[in-house]
Amino acid sequence: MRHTAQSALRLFTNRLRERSALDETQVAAILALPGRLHDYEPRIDVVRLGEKTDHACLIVDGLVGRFGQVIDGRRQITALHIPGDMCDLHSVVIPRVSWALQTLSPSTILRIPHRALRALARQSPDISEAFWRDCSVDASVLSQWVVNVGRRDALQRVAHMLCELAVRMESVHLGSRAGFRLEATQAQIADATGLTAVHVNRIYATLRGEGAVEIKAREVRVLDWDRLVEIADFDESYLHLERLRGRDPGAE
Amino acid sequence: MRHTAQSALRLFTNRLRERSALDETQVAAILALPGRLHDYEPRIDVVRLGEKTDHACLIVDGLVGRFGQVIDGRRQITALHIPGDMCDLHSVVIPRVSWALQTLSPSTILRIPHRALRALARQSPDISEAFWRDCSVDASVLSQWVVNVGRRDALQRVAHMLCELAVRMESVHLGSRAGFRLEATQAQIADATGLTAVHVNRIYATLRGEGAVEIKAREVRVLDWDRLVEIADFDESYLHLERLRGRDPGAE
DNA sequence: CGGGTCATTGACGTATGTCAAAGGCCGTGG
DNA sequence: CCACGGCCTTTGACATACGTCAATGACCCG
Repeated sequence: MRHTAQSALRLFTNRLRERSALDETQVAAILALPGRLHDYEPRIDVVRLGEKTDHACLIVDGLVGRFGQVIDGRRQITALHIPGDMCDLHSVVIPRVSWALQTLSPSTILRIPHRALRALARQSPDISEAFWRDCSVDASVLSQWVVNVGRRDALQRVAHMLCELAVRMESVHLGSRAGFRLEATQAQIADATGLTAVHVNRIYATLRGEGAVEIKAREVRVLDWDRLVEIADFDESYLHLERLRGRDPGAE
Repeated sequence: MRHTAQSALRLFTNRLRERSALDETQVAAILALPGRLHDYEPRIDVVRLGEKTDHACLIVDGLVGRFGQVIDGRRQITALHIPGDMCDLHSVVIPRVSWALQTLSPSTILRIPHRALRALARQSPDISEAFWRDCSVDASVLSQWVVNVGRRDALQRVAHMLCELAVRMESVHLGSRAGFRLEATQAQIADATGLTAVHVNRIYATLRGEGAVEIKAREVRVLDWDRLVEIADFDESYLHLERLRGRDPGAE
């Protein structure tokens, strides 16, 4: 799909409105944000480690990872970002970053100047709160990742990652919990789960053996969602995706 | 030290002003927040898992952990909070929490109604931004924990945790990187690092053997900070504690 | 003095890592 | 259209860091 800056921003307003009540004017203000679209090959650093940025990255298409650094060259992915995610919205308030952003698959990204985002936040308390909430959801996911990597065994970890991605992909209508495209190699899943590529491969085999999922090429097919959830000990509430019903979530 | 609500809030404004420029009026507005002080024994749930809260918790004294849940009873601490931390400030925008808050040592906490915090944020863009930034720093620490637990071995993990706590305790003038009180048992450090109590014990022994630290009773004495940092592969930039010098950090 | 929590230590088990080789898949260029 | 090279996946044999279990000792408080 060919994107314009505006259609890209629409993905972002959709994401925000999953959790925050925004009216027409506010949505329009966000859609009017300036930004430039960029296409990237896989394995390109979009933001380099330790850089000071002056723009935020809205993922429009593809899969992007946030990488932490360890001295000996091993890498840890601390977040996976799918279309609709403004993956470094927090850099608006902390411009010097302590991570790197790298494309995992061919991706297109809309770069939006901090200045514009910040101005918008300062001018509307509702938008400001929506941004704050979006960053807090990101943190909630990070907490869950700490639990995942810290206290679950390899099988649970990988299953949990698949569950999370399924639900998130479903929420942006790129597949469903019955199946979705997974543009990540086994080595990349390993970097996200704190495992090795070899072990991820064996876990995939186990999951197939359980009859829970089929993973072929870049496609995940979930054969038994309940089983997968059970294996993963997955509880999606941390994603905070319950649909708003016109109520004000801050006051919920 | 006996605290009043106001002296407790002073800890929080100090913390905010480490990273955000706030003027006198704004500080005064925060100091005027309502709130009630509570004392807790160790191992008390201050906020229960899955609860919907209507207040945020400012740690005034003691040590508090944020716990993630795993089905089989094993626990993972996803964040450690020291005095000055408003450990669930993000609950203002996400009131239904997906974690539990438990005291690790005798603690005193100021409970502040969401309503008041939210009103303040909506009325001042600077304060709103300071809150947003504070939550983003929290997320930055979480990222680092994912890296720690995902890609560092036990020795590095524990050393990293000690480095982080040393720097944070120093930043609130409760000790320094030469030594500080550590009100956590080995089992609790294990829950924070994704290890077992037995193994933490052995790692403590190794660190002592390296001549890097002495850990006695509830007291950590750092004998060789550079060595500890080297072992841990520690880079404190993720804590975002560089002092402001009157400049606006958003525009840095 | 006695009971509880915490720290320490040893013997042993195991999940996961490491190393290495082979096979599948796919795009590129001859 | 085939051959080649590159990346990814798969598999096996083996190594090891960390977990588990269990016992003992230290410390603290009632």
